[in-house]
Amino acid sequence: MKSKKATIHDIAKKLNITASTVSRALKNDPRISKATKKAVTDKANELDYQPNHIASALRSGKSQLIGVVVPIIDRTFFSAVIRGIEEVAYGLNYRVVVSQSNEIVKHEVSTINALLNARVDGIIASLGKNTRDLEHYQNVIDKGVPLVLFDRTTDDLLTNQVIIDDYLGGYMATEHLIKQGYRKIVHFTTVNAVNIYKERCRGYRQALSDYGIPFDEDLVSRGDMQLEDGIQGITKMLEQGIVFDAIFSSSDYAAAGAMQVLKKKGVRIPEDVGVVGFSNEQFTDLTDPPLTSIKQFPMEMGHVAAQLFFDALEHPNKKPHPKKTVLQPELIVRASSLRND
Amino acid sequence: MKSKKATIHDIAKKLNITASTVSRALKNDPRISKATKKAVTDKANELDYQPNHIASALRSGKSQLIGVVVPIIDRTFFSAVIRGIEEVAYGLNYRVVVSQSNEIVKHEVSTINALLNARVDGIIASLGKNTRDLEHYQNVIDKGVPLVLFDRTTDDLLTNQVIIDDYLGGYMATEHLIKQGYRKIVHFTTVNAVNIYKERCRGYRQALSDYGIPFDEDLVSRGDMQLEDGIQGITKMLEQGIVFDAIFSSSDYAAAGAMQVLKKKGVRIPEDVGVVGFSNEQFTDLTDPPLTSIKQFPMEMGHVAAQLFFDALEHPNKKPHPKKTVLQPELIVRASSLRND
DNA sequence: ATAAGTTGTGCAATCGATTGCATAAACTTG
DNA sequence: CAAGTTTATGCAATCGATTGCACAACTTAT
Repeated sequence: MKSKKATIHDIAKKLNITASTVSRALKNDPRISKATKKAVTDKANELDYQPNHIASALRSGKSQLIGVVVPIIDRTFFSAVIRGIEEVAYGLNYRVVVSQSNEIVKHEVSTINALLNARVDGIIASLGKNTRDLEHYQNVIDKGVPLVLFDRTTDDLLTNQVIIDDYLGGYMATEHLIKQGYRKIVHFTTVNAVNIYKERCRGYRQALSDYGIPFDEDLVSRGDMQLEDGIQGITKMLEQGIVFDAIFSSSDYAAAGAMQVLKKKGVRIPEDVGVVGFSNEQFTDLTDPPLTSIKQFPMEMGHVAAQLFFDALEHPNKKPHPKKTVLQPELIVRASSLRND
Repeated sequence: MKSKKATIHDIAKKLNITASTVSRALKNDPRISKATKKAVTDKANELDYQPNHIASALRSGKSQLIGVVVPIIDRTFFSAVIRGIEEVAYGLNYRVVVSQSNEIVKHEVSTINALLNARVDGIIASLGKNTRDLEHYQNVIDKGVPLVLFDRTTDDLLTNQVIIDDYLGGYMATEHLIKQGYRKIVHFTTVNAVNIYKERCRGYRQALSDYGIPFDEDLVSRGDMQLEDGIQGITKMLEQGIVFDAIFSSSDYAAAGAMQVLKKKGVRIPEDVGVVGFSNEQFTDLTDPPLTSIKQFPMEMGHVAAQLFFDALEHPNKKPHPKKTVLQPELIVRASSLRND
């Protein structure tokens, strides 16, 4: 069973024609006669011919690979985006190579370089939390390799982007709480200045302002957005005696952490405190009470990112205004913020 | 800024030597003099030479790619395994191509073929739920491409495997419930005959037997192990008036679903009913009460899988007894099963 | 019937790195 | 010092597909 793989030369030999003709026949080149094409494809099937992508990659300079770089793979959000990218890519006979930076800048740099090295045809990436220096991405652009950024992006690179309207998400979350009658709304956000969190915060402030509620810096807690940060953030507020009646957390994890603390203290959710998270993680259905959150449509984001990538691939040297696609988030109301007043 | 990439020929030309010498110098071939090696590496740095993997893949027949096939990427378990594989692979200068079958047999088949087609050096895979026919995997083996199966495996293929001791996991979970004083233990398992669920069930039955508790088929609920299946499974039992005081679910999701129903009915957890899940998903900390579960060490599983892969790579034609590595799971006790009696 | 165009294939170079074999130069050794 | 070794490098083919150019065989137009 270990027959060598058939090549176009094998096909050519059997048919007494040359490899070039076979190659053209398989690519449906108009210069080849119908009869020859049929003979070639028949013989190809007979020999179970599988084109060697590596050879054609070498010759054509195209690897049919897209490199995808994400901070971390085991978040519903990122893996769903990847799935979205894959769906589009596979349909166009491209493969996807996924790498994680694990939020470590050094990894991000080396992984980007490794991908360039592997001659991927382009890169789709989301920035790490701590990424300040963008040289490695600039390098990608300079080499003429198509680059698409999604979600955690930056405007400091002239390249295509897909983002969620995080501002709107923050606004919707906050407005929802206000309409439910909450007034003193805590906000969990990050210490670092990642675009998405800044935008969510901006939405929060705008909603407050629109409803005539003064912004209070004391109500803002800054952390790393993990479960633990939510626990500590809310604990500190309680200790400091800060009065609040709701939480809008830019992360579902931190929101869940805060809920745990509050419940342990006997604070009722949503009666005493309403809670809204962000991202609509899988577990938002499973907390008690279920957590209201902002849904982001990550699959669609993947689709769009891949689409932008293929667009860029088709117009290599043409670098007009990079496109920025903004997707709309959606508020998913669950019990954690539903006060029956 | 768009200078062509340097090749070994460029280096050779500049140094008045041939490409073969450059190639050997870079690979640290002992036949090349130290002086030449230094000159070559210096010049390589100067020109920012990056080896073209595609060219060497073509020549050597090695793509430096590992294909990984998983049923679904956005499960903590699978993404952690992938991360484990990546860690090992990257250290050895291999890249990982991840594909999802989405539990669809047709996708699994086509993705396997696509990977073979892309000339990956080997495949690491976990079977889809509904995969019965193993021809596509047999095909991989027949072509002499190293294959490692993990978690959802089969003994019908002569190839390396890494699995968790699911039997032990099932046993530990059940024994724990028994020791907490629960006697009538419901078990959630699958309809299909995937190895891991069968083993967990076997552990469940053995533990019952060891503690002198008769096995009762009425207490077994078979479904697809999603949240919804847990909801329906337990609802049906309640309707049928089946008496139980604990649940061991082979899936955290189904366990969470059951908890939701029980709480809504006013059943107290863990006082009235104890619950144990399986997989230690991220959300197990977040349910109310937190869910006791079986931890699987997926990163380590990834490490081992990659290790087995590289072993197989080094001994190509040598096919002795395929190795089967079994990892130990761990019981993580949380409030859902802690009855203070 | 001859010039001009069309059609279908073949030839050979190319992508970049690798490698078996050959060979020149330098070095040993009896 | 001749013969054998070792050392360092070059030559040229190879991996498999692609592609610009050439060209033979026909067809059409004048």
